[in-house]
Amino acid sequence: MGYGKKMNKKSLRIVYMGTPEISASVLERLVLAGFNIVGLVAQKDKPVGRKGILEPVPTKKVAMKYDIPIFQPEKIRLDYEFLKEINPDLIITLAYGQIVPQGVLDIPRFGAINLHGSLLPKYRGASPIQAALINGDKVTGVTLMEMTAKMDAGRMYAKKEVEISDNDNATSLFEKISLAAGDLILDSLEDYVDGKLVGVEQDESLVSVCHIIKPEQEKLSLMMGVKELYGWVRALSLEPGAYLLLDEEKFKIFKASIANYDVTGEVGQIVKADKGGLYLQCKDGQLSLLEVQKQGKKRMDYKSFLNGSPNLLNQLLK
RNA sequence: CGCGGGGUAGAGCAGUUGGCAGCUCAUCAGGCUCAUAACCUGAAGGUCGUAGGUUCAAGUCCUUCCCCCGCAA
Repeated sequence: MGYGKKMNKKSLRIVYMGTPEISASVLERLVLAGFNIVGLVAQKDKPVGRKGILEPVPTKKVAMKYDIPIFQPEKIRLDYEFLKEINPDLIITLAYGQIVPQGVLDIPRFGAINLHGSLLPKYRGASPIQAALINGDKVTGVTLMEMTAKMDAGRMYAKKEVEISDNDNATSLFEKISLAAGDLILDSLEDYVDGKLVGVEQDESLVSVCHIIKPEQEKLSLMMGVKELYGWVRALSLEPGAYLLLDEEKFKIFKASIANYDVTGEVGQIVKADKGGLYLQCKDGQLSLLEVQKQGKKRMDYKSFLNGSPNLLNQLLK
């Protein structure tokens, strides 16, 4: 194994497109593996934190560290002339955050490839990692695929599976997926450029699509069953966090588990609040709340929360 | 000066109109129980975020600064 027998890593001009943390670590691994990253395209910096300080997006930090030229067009759809000047041989994308127009895909002679956080054709779209958690999947993965004008619909070149454990939440699964994405691209890139990866079309009959999660979906609905609630808690944890309302204030649930399928109280009622657990009655079972946070307070385990909230039993969440 | 909540024992909280600093959990010692996330008894553990001011007296009232959290962007 090893790179460089046919392909010359140094001479292959790669433009990397990506924005968040999951993408930043993959970029860094490509750099450290010796690939010639001639440019980063990322979303614009956004104000972060309470004070609204403008902070570089994660991929940008990596690019700055290795002196890679950075491009942050407002709309790649309208503004991609700069890419022609860079004249890349290949574009690699991972969670860039904008739809990339055909005009961009046509620039590099080896085309544009994308790393997608699911086993396609399952979960095309914006939130594949969360979708796997919401649906309670045991396995998900990363797919290396051809970029086409249609979102996540191109030929698939390689996949890598990732197991989802009971302890995983969005934060941990994002890390796993990021790691797997890095492994996958490093394992596949040489073969791709050498034309050894034929790729297979996606089976359109198996396609499913997941949409971007809207802020209002962070408020859990007690219309959902306990399994579904559990999935949403995991999918939204730790950032931004799923919540219900307690005393008209946000009550975030960062970690939970399914306690049982009993119904002993009203939906939304705290039916158990002692050292043995903090149980929320759902319509078809009870959710054990393990890590919570009330608005304005810190995140804490349920025992600590109970210490300071002695009258929680029988209260109603909504 | 975007809006709001908060900093009190290791953790989470209470502290009324200023008047001896408390509760729950954890910890330690002892007891009870076939047993326990149970129960009983006792102990240790605090410059009440910082700096200044008012007062006979400040956790509490006024001012400075620091830090944490929720929202907004």
